[in-house]
Amino acid sequence: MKFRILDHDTASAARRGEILTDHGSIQTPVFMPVGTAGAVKALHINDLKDKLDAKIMLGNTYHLFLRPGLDVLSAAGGLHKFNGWDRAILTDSGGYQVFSLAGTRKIKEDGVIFQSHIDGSRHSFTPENTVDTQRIIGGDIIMALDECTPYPCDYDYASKSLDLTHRWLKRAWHHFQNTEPLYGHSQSFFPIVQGSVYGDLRMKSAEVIAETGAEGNAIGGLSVGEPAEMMYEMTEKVCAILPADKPRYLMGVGTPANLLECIALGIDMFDCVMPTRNGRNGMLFTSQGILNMKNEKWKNDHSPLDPEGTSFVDQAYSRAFVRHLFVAGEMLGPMIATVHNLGFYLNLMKEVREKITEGTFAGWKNVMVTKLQQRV
RNA sequence: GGGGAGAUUCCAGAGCGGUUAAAUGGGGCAGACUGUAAAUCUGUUGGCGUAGCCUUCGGAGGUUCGAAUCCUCCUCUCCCCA
Repeated sequence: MKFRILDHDTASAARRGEILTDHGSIQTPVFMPVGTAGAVKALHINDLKDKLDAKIMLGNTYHLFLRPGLDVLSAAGGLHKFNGWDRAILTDSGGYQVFSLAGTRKIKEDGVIFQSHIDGSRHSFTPENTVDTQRIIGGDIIMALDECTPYPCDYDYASKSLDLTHRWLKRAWHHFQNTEPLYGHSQSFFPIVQGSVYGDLRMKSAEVIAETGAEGNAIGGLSVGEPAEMMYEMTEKVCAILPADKPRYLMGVGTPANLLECIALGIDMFDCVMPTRNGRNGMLFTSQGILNMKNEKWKNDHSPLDPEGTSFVDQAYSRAFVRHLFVAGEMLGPMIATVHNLGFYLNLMKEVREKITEGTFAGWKNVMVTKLQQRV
């Protein structure tokens, strides 16, 4: 993987860059659609590629490990061959599941013992075996196993958890450097900053992560329920320490406004289930703001889904029709919403890149943040 | 023509003397969702001046301190036999 910065914004820490992987180049800032189980829900892989022109998608180690399992992925020759996506893939380590499946897991020094949400079977994730698993899945970028702490989280717990995440990182990094990719393309390893909402812990973590010398760095444990201002504050502190010549990836963020604010702080990469999940549940992010497609007010609104939208569904379908699909429980509704929302996010990132190159990003961002948060 | 069953809040359908503005499901309306246990979950759904009051369980009477619940008649549905 190679990263180079092409332009800097004049009035913020935003930058435009390019990541080169063996599965193509990625313009940053980038939003990466989440395809947990190897597929973006309600979306064809071909639409993700040809219609939306996404350059990278996510997969999840925990989910793919449980289903279809490593034997199948290995026999397929990795996830790229298995799902037919020939562009870049980033896999999460399962660290988020340490957080989201809190009821069915146990954290130990060695790693995490999980109970499968599918059949209750017990499995153990360690810093080492999650690297191995991600070698088998074959993502272009793979993540360190971390503990994503909840919010709120007391200082003592956050501090101890952070130390564990750092010890895990040391082991994972060592293992990563002593193992090889399996399918002929290179893989990059990203460590993850933790530290909850405590500035000193975040800064300490950022230093540890920066020292690792990985090709890119991630920030985790944010957007788990804390106020947005707190998230921005932590992001800003961390970005000041993480190396400027490497991509910074803010995990699990966020709303369109979140993205713009964090880009201004120096973030290059994002992923989030929001455009896909909320889309399936009827929430559309549009150039006019946020709208709930299920609301009665769209019943007879026969205007385009998003008059300023750039994806193919935006002019092709009316709000009235899409509302009808949601109300009737037709699966085409979630499918259209998914295309629209991802199209909106991806196009927003394209605009961001143009504004950074023009040097007008910061001012434009402030106008957009207000606009995009409005309820339509 | 004979015999039987039943009419409940938008719908279906409980309730069978007070704890019932009335279970439950559906539908409607609204909300939530941030490294996906999610095509999911939650709230709400007679009216109003909402710690209270008013109107409501086919219609009209009646019994009772009190009726969606018991009695009488009426109207209308459905099923079986001829």
